[in-house]
Amino acid sequence: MVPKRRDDPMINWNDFERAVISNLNRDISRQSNPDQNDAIQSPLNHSLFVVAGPGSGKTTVIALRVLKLIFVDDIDPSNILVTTFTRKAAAELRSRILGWGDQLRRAFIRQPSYHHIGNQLRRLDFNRITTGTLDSIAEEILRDYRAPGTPPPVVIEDFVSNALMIRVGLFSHGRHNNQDLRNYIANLRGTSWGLNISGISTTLREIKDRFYHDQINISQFRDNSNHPGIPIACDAINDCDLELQNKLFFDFARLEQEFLTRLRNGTLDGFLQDIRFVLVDEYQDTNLLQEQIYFELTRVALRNRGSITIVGDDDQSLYRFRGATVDLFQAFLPRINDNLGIQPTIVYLSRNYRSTPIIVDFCNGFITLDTLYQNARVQNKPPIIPMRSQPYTNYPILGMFRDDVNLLASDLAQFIHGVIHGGGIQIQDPQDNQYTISINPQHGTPADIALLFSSPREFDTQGRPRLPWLLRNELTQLSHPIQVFNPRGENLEAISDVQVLCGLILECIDPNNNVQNNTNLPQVAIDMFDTWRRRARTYINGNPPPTTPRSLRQFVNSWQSRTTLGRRTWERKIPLIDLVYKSITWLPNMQNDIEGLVYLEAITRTINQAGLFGDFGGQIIFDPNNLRLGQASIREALWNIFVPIATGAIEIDEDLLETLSPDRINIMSIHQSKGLEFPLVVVDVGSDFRTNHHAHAFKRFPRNGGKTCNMEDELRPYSRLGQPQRAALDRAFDDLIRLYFEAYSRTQDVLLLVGLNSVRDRIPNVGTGWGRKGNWYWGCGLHNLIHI
DNA sequence: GAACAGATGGTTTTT
DNA sequence: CCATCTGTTC
Repeated sequence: MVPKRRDDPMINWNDFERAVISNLNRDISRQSNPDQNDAIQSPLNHSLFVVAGPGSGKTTVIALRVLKLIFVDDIDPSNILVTTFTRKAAAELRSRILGWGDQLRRAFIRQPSYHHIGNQLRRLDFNRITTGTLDSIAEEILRDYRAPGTPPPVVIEDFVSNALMIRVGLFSHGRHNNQDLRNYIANLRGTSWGLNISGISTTLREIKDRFYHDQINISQFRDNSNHPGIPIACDAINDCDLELQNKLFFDFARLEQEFLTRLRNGTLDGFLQDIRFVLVDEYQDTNLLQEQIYFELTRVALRNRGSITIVGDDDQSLYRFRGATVDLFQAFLPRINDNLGIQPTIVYLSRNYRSTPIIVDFCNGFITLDTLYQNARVQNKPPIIPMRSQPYTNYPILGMFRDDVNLLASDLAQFIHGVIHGGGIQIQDPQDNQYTISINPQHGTPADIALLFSSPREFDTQGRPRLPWLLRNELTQLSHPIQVFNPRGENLEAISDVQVLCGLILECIDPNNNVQNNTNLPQVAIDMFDTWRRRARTYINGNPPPTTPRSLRQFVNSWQSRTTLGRRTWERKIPLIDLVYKSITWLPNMQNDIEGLVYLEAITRTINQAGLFGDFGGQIIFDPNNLRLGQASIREALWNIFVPIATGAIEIDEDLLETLSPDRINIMSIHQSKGLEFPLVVVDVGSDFRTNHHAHAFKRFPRNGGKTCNMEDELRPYSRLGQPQRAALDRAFDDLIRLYFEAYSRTQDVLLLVGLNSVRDRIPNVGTGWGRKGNWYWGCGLHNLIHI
C-alpha cells in the first residue's frame, strides 16, 4: 500500500462524476450539464457566485460540491459549513448530503481501484459537516464555545420578547401613553387604525431588529431625529435590549449580532480553526448583519486555503420585511472583493429540470413583463431554459375565476376531487388539443397538489372564513373526503382539544373567574378564556373516562378547593406543567394522537418560556396565610401564558406535524413554498379582492411602499448600506413580482390560477399581469389562460 | 361629470 | 372608526 500524499485526490474526478451519474441518477456530465458540472468541479480554492434560476438544481449543486470536496479533494467533513434560509431546506439539504454521501461511499468501496483506501472511506463521517440555518448554527456555536462558567444562551420565543417590550420598554416608563411615540409608529405603519399597545410593541421590535440587521448607527439616528417620537422609540428599544442582556436572553437578531461580535473578537477561534469551506444557499435573502458573518467566516476559510460558494436568485428574494437586502446578492462580486480581495467565478444555472416548457415560458414571460422591473434584476441574466428530462404532457396554464368565494371553493374542490378520484379532468385548448389532468395512478398522492396563498390563514381579522377554510370544508364534505394540511391556517387557541385543556386549567387554578375578573386583561383574551371555560365545563359534565380512581370532576373540584383527595395537605407550590400532565389523563388525543401531541408541546413550551421571565416561574402558589400571593401567581399565569395563547401569539412546531401527513393536500403561504416543487400548483391571485380597495392594495397593486419600505427609508441613511437605490413604491412592486414569480415557478406540470371574477376583469393585480404603470399586459378577461 | 349616499374592509410573509 | 370605492342620480 502506497501512503497517500496530502492534497492528492482521494477519488479521481472522472470516477466521481461517473458514480454520481450512475448511482445518484444525476447527469452532471460536461456535455449534458455544463453549468452544474462547472460549479461542482471547480477547484477547491475557487470561490463561486452561482446565480441559479428556479428548478435549476441549486440544492443538487451545493450537495454535490460538498461531496466532491470530501471525496475528490480529500477534505475533512468538519471543515465544511453549509447554511440555508429555512429550517426545512436545511433539513432537506442535510439529509441529501448524508444520503448521497453514503451511496457514493458504497459505490467507491465496491471499486477494486479504491480497495487500498477502503478503510479511509469507511471512516468518513458526513455527520461532522456543519449544516443548518445561520441562526441554528449561531445558537449551537455560542452554546458549545462559551467561556467557562457562563450559562448557555437562552433563545426566547417571539411572544416572550413581545411581552418584555411591552413591560420593560413601554409600561415601565409610561411610554405606552406617549402621543409622540404613537404618532411616529402610526407614520411608519402608514395608518393609525387598530394601533394598540401590542401593535406599538410589534413595530418597535421591527425597528429593533432593523437596528441589528442593517447595522444602524443608533445614536446618529437618535440625534438627527426629525420626529419627537424617535428618541422615545430608541429609549424603549434600549431598555428592552438591556433587559435581554441582563437575563442572557437572545432573540434572533441579538443571536446573530453576538455571533458576529465573537467571530471578530477572537473568542470563537476554537470553532474557526476548522472552517475551510463556506457554502450559502438562498443568499438573495441575506441581510447586512448576516453578510458580515459570512465575510468573517470566509476570511478564515481563505486563510485556511479554502473558499466560499454562494447560491441564489435575485428574482426569488422574498424577505425584505425581515431585513433581506437583495442588493447584497446583486453586488456580491464587488462587495466581497472590497472586503476580502477575492474574485469569485460567476456561474449561471439557467437550465430548468423541474417544469414543462409551457410553465417555463410562462415564468420567463411573467418576470420580463414589467419593464421597470428589469433594471432591478442581475444584469445580463439569461432566461430559464426548459430541460426537463422525465416524460411530461405540456399542459396549458389554467384559470378558475368565479363571482364569489363560496362558489370558487366548491368548484375548486370539485376540480381537485376529479384530479384525485374522479378519473381526471378534461381540458381543451383553443387549438382543440385534449388534455386529461389526473394524479399519477402509480405513485401519485394528494400531497402532489399545493395551494399557495399570500396568507394561509383560514379566517380574516373579522373572523370571516377565507378560501383556505372554505376549501377545507368543501373537500372534507366530498363523497370521497380529501384531507388538507394547513398547520399555519388555524390558530392554536381555536383548536378543540386546546380549548378544553386550557379551559380545564383555568377552571382549576381560578374557579369562578375570581382572579380573571379582578385583572385588567385584553377583552379578546377574556372572551377566549370564557369560551375555553365553557368548553371545559361541558367536557367535565360528559364525565369522560377514566372515572377511577377519580373522575375529572373530582380532580377539578379538588383543585378548585385546594384540598387533596387523600389526607395530605395541599402543596404550597405546584408547577403548572404538572397540572397540564395530570389533566391530559382525561384527554386521550393529547396522549396518543400525533397532532394532539404537537398541540400539547406548544402549550408546555409556552409554560416553560413564560417561566423564564415571571416572578413565580410557572408555579401556582397556595399559601393559606397569604392568599394574595396565590392570586398573584394565578394572575401571572393568566398574563404570561394564557393571554399569549388566547391572542394567537403561540406557533405550533409544524416540523413535528410534517411527518404524519404524506397524503394531504398542502395549503401554504408562498413564502413557505420556497424551494419546493409540486406537480399541480394552485395559486390564489385574488380570492380576497372583490373590490379595488385601498386596504388590500399592498397585496396586489401597491399605492405606497408600505411599512417595510418606510422603515428602510427611515433607517438606511444611518447604515453603511445607505439609502436604497429604488423608490419605495418601486420596491413594493418589485417584491410582488418576485412573490408571484416564486409561486408560479414551483410548478412541475399543471398551474392553475384562481380568484374572483372581479380580478379576472378589472382589479389591478401584479400577479395577473399588470405593469406598475397601470397597463394590463395579460388584458381584461385573462385570455392567456384556459378558463375552467 | 359632479355630487352624494351607502358600502367596504382593515397589512401579509418568518429565522 | 374612517378613507376610499362604487353606484346612482341629476
